[in-house]
Amino acid sequence: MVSEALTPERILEATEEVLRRYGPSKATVVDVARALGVSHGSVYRHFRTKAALREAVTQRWLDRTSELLAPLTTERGPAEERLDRWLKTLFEAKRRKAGDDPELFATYTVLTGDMSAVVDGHIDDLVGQLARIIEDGRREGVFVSESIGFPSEAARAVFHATGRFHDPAYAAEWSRPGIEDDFASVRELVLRGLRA
Amino acid sequence: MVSEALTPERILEATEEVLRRYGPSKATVVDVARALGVSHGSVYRHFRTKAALREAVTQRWLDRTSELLAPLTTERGPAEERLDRWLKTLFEAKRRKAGDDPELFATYTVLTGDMSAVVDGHIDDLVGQLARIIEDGRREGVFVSESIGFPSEAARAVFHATGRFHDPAYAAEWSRPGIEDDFASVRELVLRGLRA
DNA sequence: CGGATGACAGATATTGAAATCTGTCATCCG
DNA sequence: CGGATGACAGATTTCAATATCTGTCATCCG
Repeated sequence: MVSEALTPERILEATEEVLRRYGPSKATVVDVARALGVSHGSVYRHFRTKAALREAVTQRWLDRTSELLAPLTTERGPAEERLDRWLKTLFEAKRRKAGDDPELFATYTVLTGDMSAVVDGHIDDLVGQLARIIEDGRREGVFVSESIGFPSEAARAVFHATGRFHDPAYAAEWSRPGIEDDFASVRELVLRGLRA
Repeated sequence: MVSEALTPERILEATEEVLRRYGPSKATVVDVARALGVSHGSVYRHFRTKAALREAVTQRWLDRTSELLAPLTTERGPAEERLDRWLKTLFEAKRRKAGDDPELFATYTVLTGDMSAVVDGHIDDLVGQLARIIEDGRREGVFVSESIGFPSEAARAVFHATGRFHDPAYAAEWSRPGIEDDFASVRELVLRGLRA
């Protein structure tokens, strides 16, 4: 055979490339097939619909962020510091994605807008990571244990309170001057709120 | 004369009505003039451009919220309680607007998207109100005075941390179950963060 | 036989000609 | 004379015809 076997992974790679080039409204399944040198029928063998293909490629994109952050939840060290670093790393990763490849970032922002289920799952992942760090902090005694419910509730609160610094809806603000100070203030406020 | 004199206020009233009916993309200056029974040239006597008309009507809409909240900043009583009430009142007002007249709310959400200057001014208004309450709290000794800078910085942090519960970008989430609990968690986190 | 193909029907998007809108201004009216 | 009008030019939007795309499936090929 002249090329590698047609796998879901290769299709997703090509899909991302086509999305980057044409954007979410003009990228078609035919384009993806053309990029791979196959007929569009072959793509439909691996993904039932165009929507399923888009979901898979979006999932993959979101998972890359989860995987980047996962190590920070199992590290040793003071929970407070790890939480702060987790938040900074998330913001830095998002901002880099938005800044380095604005077309692709805008594309995925549009795609996620049509996929609340995928996004909710991703948020659950991230909130779960936060909850683990907060739980460590409670065990260490540095984070409060009454007053704010389960770690998962506190984690949701932290995630929502810092939304401005990771939610794509705010991407335009991430390059404004003063955003670093704003982020530092919110982190300070949130960490103070968690402290015992 | 068969009708009242043509004033900016009457034009803004008609503009809002036309926006409600036709939405931001289809509402035209001609429609506004028609609603008032005048020629569109007369509208241009009071507003230099369509953009200026839209800015004015949006400003008016945002100001209604500022005016609703202003009384809470001058009331007497514990600052902590007033801050909590201010946040709840803001959320309740936004949610009511979004729920009672979704068309108009969606319309204004689109309009504000093209008017960062007007929006920034509105945010400055609201942050200023928050700063006044926080300053009262510091004077009372219930809010922390070091560690988070000026009241205006703390106020910005509080405003951003609660964005999910007043930013129109999140309007779709305001009717989800559990939003009340999420809001209560974030308020608790933020208030704990401010406490001395 | 398992996987790839491309013709096809119905749904969606593109295009360019016609209609409407924005903003100006000479003219009109009370 | 101050304010309202509507004709007008250029910009923008609409609409319907045309082209492309999605998803299926009978057929083909190694």
